[in-house]
Amino acid sequence: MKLLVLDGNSIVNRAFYGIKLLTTKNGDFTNAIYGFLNILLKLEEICSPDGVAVAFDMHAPTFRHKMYDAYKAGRHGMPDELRQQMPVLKEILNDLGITTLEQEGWEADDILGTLAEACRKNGDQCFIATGDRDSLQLAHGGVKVLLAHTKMGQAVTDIYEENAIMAEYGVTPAELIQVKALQGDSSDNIPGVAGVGAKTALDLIQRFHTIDYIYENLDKLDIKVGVKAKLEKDKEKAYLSLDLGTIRTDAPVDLNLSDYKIGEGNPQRAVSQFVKLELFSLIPKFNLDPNNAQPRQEEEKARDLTRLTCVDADYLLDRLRGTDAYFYPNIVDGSITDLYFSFGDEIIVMPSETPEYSYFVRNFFEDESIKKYSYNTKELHRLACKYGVNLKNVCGDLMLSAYLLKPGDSNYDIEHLCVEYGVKIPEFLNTLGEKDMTVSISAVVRPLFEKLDRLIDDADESALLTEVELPLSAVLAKMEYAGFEVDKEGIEQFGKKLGERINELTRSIYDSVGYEFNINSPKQLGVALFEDLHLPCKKKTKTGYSTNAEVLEGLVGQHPCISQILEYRSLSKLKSTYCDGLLKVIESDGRIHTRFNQVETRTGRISSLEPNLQNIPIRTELGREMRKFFVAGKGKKLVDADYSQIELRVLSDLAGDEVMINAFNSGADIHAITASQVFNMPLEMVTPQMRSRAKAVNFGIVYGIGAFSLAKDIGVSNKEAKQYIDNYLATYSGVDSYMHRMIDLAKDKGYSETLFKRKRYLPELASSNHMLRAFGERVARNMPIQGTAADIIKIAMVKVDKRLSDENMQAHLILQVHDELIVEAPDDEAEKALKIVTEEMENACKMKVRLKADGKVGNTWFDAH
DNA sequence: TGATTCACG
DNA sequence: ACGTACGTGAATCAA
Repeated sequence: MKLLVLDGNSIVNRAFYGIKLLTTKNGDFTNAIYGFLNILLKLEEICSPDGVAVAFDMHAPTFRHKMYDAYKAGRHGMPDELRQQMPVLKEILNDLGITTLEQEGWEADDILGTLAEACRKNGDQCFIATGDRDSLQLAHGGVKVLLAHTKMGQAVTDIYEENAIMAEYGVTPAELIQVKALQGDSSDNIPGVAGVGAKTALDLIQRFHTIDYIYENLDKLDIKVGVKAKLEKDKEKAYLSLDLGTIRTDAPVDLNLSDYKIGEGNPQRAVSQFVKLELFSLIPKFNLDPNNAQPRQEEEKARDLTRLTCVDADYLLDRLRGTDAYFYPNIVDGSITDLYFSFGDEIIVMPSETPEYSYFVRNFFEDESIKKYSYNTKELHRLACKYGVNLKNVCGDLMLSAYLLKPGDSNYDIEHLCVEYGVKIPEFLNTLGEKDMTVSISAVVRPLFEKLDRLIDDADESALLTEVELPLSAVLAKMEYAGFEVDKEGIEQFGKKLGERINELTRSIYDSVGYEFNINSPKQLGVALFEDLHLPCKKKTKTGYSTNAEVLEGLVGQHPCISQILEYRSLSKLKSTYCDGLLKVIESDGRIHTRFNQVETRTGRISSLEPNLQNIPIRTELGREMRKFFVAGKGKKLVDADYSQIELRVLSDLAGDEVMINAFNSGADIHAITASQVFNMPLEMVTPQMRSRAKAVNFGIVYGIGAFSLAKDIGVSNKEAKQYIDNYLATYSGVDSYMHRMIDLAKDKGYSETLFKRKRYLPELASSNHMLRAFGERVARNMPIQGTAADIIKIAMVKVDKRLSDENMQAHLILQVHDELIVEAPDDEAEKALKIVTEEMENACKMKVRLKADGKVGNTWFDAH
């Protein structure tokens, strides 16, 4: 028998502090669990045990005060981020069939000692895994200690057996504790003998072996007079220390070692846990089956699938007419293929290869008598665009519901949803008698809806779902399908021009630095600037010197290469990301079809990817040139409208701050008014500098500002920045009290929410970590503002889309950039479209301030914005 | 894969 | 004592 026993608390601490804080997208911490299980796997590999036990302390150590890393770092108790992970880790261990041990009033190492002793007596082998050197005293006979520690930043495990300890210390493992009793250990609250240090203690025990022997023969022994006196004086402390430091071997634990063999556990639950914690890599490492996430009842037999390969489309349509259709669209390589309809136990497939597919899609999608409940409806709407039909009467989308319920999650796969919401995935067979996951998933669509709908209702988010997100998915699909026309030759020429200038810059940078290196490598650049050119380094990153634009700007003038590098940076960004990047994604129709992600951001904004059209340059003159290549199609115009100060307007409404509301309603320049109010002077006296500072404060307030960052941003002293903020909050006292209310509310409810009830959960607010909690508080202030603004423009998009189609216009939305909408319209519709867009944006919802949108018509994005 | 940098609102 | 404004996506380097 070979037994592996882990000191759970010690190892979990190693794991926690050794790995940076990992969380699921939802905010649950997982780093200690992840680290612990990886260490466990490694230990099993090292010693291939027949049985494993993990011992935990029952309470925070008190009497015999073990010091873990956390205490040594001056912190008290176990940090919350770790504490939360402990019960989950224990559950997972049990699910993996591994025995965990804890005993009221006993510490983990006593349990270790007891099991080690039992093994030794039986002649069995025992491996003790811990990070605590005290356990070395247990190495004896067949007992070996696997000591985890950190050597030069690397986690290493050393194996200690009796002989190795003798060789290293010159005493037996058991004698180590005698040494410590004399020497003491302040971090463990072991007093020892005052004035006796490591050297003396080791020497004494090497020669005389035990404290007992030393005290019994103190007179006769060859010990220096001074040391003798000290021993004499602290005799009581020496024995107390011996008692404190001795690991006990009589803990009340199961000594039948075969009981520690790894059991069956509950593999389904283990998989579910790993999925929930997003620790996917651990699933294969523990030889688990990833498809086995759900507890399956043994008696439940796999059901036969009614798979209609020769589908009679009319038959299926007949069955669907006038009903609620629950179906799942299988997506392969980003586009929809087969449709799986669930009728209770029966699943009917509409395969994409059948000739009737297109006939079916047209008739099914357009049939308003069928309520559609599905998954990822934006893709369905895009399919409809492809077939030139409308997908009508969409009543539910699992992905959107799941997003509203947990906007922080990274994965809304149906399998994940099943685990998350406790829905069992039944097993289905396809016509070949094989298990077919896609079919099983489609069977689960309806039960998931039943769960999610209820939760959406509880969260009061039904209106947001059905009046905003669901209709929006159709709008986004049409926008993706439409795409944005670009001037390919224009981009190519621009890129070429940039390339030439980049080459020039590269050469002169090499010249002025004195050698060639990779300017794109922050590491090499850092060495060049701060070591070879000896420029002063003010800021560092985790990995080395910081070389960002802010740092470089501080060095301008100190060396000719600096401004060249800055120019190089901005040009190569323009070329690689915007010229080369965009050229790669122009499709055969000469247009760029971005994809909008409706379920990504925690605040409710949409994001744009492949390519991202929401970050096309505008702030610099050269970058803005890019926008000249985003053009209207032939015979068309671009209509561009953007909200003026939407976030500040939202803030004034949410806070109900009369002063700010009046400022907006006066119609004047808000930053200037802010400046005059905060600096207490007439509007005409406000200088451009004052306005710009007020503007920075306005922005900062929305983000949950601190004086430090404001000071850095506008280049004033910390004290002055604080004064600005104080003045601001005194002027807009409604904003001040609103911000406090938001934090209290979020702490109370555990989430913050927008005007339209969109929620974001903030576990950070309960963290014991200062930084994390402060972050949570900033988010609690920012999310309702950014989120409400996001809700409003979404509503505007739905309304704009509806108006344009109700008026039978060709004009259609093609892009959204958070507070800006772009419509492509035939020349003769442009002015009308402009009116519609600005009108619908301004009237998207009723607020205490008027929403203002400014718009323009042009041939390119550059002109229209 | 993570870190750094930088483009946008 | 701590580190320092919210929300994204893409390119690049280094391990």
